[in-house]
Amino acid sequence: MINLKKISSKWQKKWDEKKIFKSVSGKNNFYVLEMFPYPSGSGLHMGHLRNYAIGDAFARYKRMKGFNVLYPMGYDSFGLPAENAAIKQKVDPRKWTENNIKQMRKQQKSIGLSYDWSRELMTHSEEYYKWNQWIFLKFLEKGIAYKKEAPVNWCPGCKTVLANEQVVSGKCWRCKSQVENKFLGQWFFKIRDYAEELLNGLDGLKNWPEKVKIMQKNWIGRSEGTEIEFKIGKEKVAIFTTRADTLFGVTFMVFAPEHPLVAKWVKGTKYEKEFNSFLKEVQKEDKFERMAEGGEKKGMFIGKYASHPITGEKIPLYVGNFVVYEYGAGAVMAVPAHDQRDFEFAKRFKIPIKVVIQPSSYKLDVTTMSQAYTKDGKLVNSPNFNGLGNRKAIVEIGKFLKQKKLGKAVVNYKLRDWLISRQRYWGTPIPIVYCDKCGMVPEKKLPVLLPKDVKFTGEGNPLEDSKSFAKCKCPKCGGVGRRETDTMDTFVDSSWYFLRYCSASKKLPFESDPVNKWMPVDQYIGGIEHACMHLMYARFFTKALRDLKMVKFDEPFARLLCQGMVLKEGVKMSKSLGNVVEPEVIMDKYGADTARWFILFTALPEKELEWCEGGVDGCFKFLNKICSLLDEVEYGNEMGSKEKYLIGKMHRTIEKVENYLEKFELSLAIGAVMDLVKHLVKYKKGEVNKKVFLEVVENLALILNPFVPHLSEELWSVLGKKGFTSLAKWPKYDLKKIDLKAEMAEEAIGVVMGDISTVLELIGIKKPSLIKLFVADKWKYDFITKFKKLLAKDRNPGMIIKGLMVGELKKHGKEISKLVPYLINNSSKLPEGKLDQKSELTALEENKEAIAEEFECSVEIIVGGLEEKARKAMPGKVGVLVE
RNA sequence: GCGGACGUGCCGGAGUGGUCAAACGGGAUGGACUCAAAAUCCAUUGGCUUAGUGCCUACGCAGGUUCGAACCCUGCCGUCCGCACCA
Repeated sequence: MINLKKISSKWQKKWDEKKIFKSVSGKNNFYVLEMFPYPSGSGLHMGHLRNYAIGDAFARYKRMKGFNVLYPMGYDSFGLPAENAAIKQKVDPRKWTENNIKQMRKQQKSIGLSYDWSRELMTHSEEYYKWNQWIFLKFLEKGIAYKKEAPVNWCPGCKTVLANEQVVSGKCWRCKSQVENKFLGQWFFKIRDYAEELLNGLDGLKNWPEKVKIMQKNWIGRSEGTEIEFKIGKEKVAIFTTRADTLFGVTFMVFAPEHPLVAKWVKGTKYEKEFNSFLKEVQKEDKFERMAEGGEKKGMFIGKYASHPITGEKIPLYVGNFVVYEYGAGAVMAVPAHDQRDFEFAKRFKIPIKVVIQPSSYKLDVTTMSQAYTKDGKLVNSPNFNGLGNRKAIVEIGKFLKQKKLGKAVVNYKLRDWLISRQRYWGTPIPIVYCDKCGMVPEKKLPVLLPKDVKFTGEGNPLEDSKSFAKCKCPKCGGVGRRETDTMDTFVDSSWYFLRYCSASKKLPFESDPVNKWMPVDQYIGGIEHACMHLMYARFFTKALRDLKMVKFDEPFARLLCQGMVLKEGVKMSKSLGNVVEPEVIMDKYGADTARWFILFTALPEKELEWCEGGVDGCFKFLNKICSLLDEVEYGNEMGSKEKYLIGKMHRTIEKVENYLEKFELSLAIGAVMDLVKHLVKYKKGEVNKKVFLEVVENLALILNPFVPHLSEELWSVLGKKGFTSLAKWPKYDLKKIDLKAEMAEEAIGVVMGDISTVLELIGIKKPSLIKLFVADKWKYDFITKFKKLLAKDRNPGMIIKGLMVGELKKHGKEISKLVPYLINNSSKLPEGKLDQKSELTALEENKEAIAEEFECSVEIIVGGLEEKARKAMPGKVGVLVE
């Protein structure tokens, strides 16, 4: 009896000693990667365990399949929690982080994951973040990185700015504080320049979940429209609209309060005071409330007018809380009759409403309208365009504007540039020096190290107070310089770490050659929460690095799997809810294999996993059955149908497990293994054919490796085998070794297709006592539904039921099965012309005698159906059988 | 508002046109073993039942397509998730 709990550390040690998972680039490269973890203080949680169990199973399977697998692990170790710990617990963030990593690594090792630990990386190490800085400077050179004053999301909890992607429902994605608006000088990456490519690239990602692609698509938010120039005094403002057809309905314009032109215009006017308090109010308003649809429309007139580009009419200018500064021009032309927001705004400020689109079924009346009309219709009140369908009008008006040089067709994106500066300590310093003489100078001497003379007070950025850091020499003139104190968003670190695993160069972030050999990642696994963050950034980085000629591919991750959450009683396991089950507790109680087995078996990887202690216990019991498989066996040499059946079962199981693994249906793969074990246990109860039994157990040991590697190795060694199953070849299945007759005898039902002679040959029956011919009859289809029951009835030895599903075949336009040609060849009494169900039935009836004579048995004709499914299960075979 | 996913037995969950009263697992009940329990094994686990290779009702609800639907289509209800005043 194998002791499940005791074998884990034994094999982990052996794997470690022999360094069997060290990967070297060669032929058949295959890169399996899980999203690397943040080393938090609470260590590994169930989500991690699930993530790694899935990835490891796949990596192990691919390795056994003969692939040269790269399967590394590392730590995303820069980030706020470390700094917060430093503030709260007065610990050095580096120490705190490194302790956590130590802890986490230990936990990971105890699961028996087959990582190549020699490639481990930590993003907070100098040799890693040096290259963040190096890439930053390359981006700066290329114009991908830039600094600008911008309204930003400020998280008062984290005391730093956030990227758009990190604001969830108006709150900080990490600490859930309400995000505030601020206007600050910040560093950005021009991800927007790649918007079109990021969008189009999604189509090529055939093996990504649709859901993630849709989320990214929505996030990029491409929309086609028209840019229209409005003259405002001496200025020209080109606004963006998707509804150029409503141009003649414009009765006012609304600017975002942050728009710099607005401040300029109101300066020194009677509107200045009111505007300033309005701006303050809007900025204080929390972003989510401000943006939410149906939110209160606030605004004010700013005493300026624009002139309509075509009619020259005077158009009053307003500022409004609903206009987003960063999108389009930060200003809109307002058409209250045909836009709900504009309508509400116009009602509130008593601005005229002008209908320019009329629906066909009724007539819009400004005095009675209670909401904007946003559907299709024909243009009215639009000189030269009246009567035109509005969709056509968009094109026509666009053409007209272009001709007059007043506008053009443009494409707009919701995606904003990626704000990467963070006003915090525990991140990669941005390698820039400000000098009064030279301005902004890149620091070429890398790395710019994080200083140690800092205090964590929780107030402000510690880097600003560091004497050794903030003050420095200008790299250009040698004069006094000021160092940039912003650090980089940690998502910069994770945007290229998968490249560094391929080649941890000392001269470059990575060497192109090995990277091009391993990349793209063949299988990436992680949570869906990164759909619009990490996964978008990494795609952007890859494209940017490609443009820097550092890599030769466009997409970093060929195939993506987003694993589902781990739930307890229907809700996500989380500390705040107190429903956390610690992986370590489970590992201690049952051992690593049980934990892995349970987590892989209970739900398909993409689905949510409901944690249930009873289920874990069940898995433990089941694995123990495997453990005692080799105990007290009574060996003999019998070679009957049971033995043949078992061999067949084994081949079928290997085939199934392989197919399921390829499709990532791990729970079904385990189900198939369990089925085999069940048969083995059953078989073992009688006298056992040693050769057959051991062959099956050997193969079982091999196919267990991806799921329960320790048990797999142990079983292998108990069998007296040499080497590791982890390095062994995946067994080859051979469906020819399946003895159909034995299978039918053991399972009572099998499925065979062919003409009658073929069927007889396949099942090894020379003289059947009865042949039943199945015909689906349109006029007697109630029989069809009882097909299964008929089957169950006819379990008499030597009897064949041949099925034929006429309706199905007819639908697919196929010829009417092999049975009919057989009959045609053997009958002179067949009807002329086309065969339909009815004539087939007649034909069968007429040929009943002939068949009976040929096979020397009685023949019955049954009206019933036949399963397409059966054909799928055993391609090229259909029919049915019996004991 | 827009977009997406899902709704199957006591529970977790397979199945996505015909071997379906529904894989696999958990739980429950009965039985075997035992002084007893754990473990293990066997049986039962939609209803009715003259117990039969029997009948009826079931895969959120209501329709439709089909010889045939848990599976395809339409509408509705419910749950969950993502985006959200994007002009």
